[in-house]
Amino acid sequence: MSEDTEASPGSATIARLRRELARGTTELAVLSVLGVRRRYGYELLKVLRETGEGVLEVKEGTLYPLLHRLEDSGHILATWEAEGRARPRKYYVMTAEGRTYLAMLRAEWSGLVDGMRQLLDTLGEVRE
Amino acid sequence: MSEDTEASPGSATIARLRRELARGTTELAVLSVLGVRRRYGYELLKVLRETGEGVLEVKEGTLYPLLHRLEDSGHILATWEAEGRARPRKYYVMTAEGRTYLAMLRAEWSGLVDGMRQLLDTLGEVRE
DNA sequence: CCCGATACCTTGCCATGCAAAGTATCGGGT
DNA sequence: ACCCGATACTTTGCATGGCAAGGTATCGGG
Repeated sequence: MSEDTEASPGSATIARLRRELARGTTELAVLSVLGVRRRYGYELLKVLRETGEGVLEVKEGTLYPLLHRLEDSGHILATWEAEGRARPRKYYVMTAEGRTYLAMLRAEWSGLVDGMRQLLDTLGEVRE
Repeated sequence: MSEDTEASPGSATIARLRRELARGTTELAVLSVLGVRRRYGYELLKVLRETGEGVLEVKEGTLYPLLHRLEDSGHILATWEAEGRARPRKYYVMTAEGRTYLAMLRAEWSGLVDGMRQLLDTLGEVRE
């Protein structure tokens, strides 16, 4: 866990780099997971961290506000549930609008990926 | 005074969606193009719009500040050139640091793409 | 003479990510 | 008994990039 402090100012520390690249991606990831079945926040946190080879290091400060936004916009629905005597959990399920939105997100994502691949491939050939 | 204002609250207008997803991507695209050979700003604008099936709708207000940032951080170098009597152009070339940085960016990007694919594929199987 | 294309620049707002810090409970180790 | 880490959710405040919008300036056509 020895994380050096990377003093140099211009250094993006990779972290910023990754952050900016992955921007917006979390929303797609969360909705995709919820698309399969309902989950509660903390569970999502773990699922997302374990899947995709840890590329998506979702933070609490990112996930919870995101869930609230998705709820406000009607893409997901929340319900508190207290199973047994454990900490009450807030379960989220997708709405019909959420599924439509997810489909759009997926389309946008694959479009972006394709576009970038074309761009990078074309440049790789260095033709012209 | 047009009162359209897109009343519906949740409507992301696709544009915002695309914007957030593509965040950070522009930097990779720009550096990739400059990695092949030098270009001037306005030229980059056109190249980026024509390549990748127009997925990357780079705006002036995005490109120019980005170029300045990349210059400030030493990833690219700028030189004004007045060919003939035309508008003077600001040409950009990559530096050694820029190439190293580009390699990192490329790695991050493909890592993200792979991770997302795995995540989406896994969910597609709905196993468990 | 006006307009569109070329070519560059800047201000100001918006949205997201997240470090950090807070609340509260449960179970295990010492 | 007590502390600590894990569970579970929340919030404030800063940083950053995208970009609409508005500028400057020149050149060539209609």
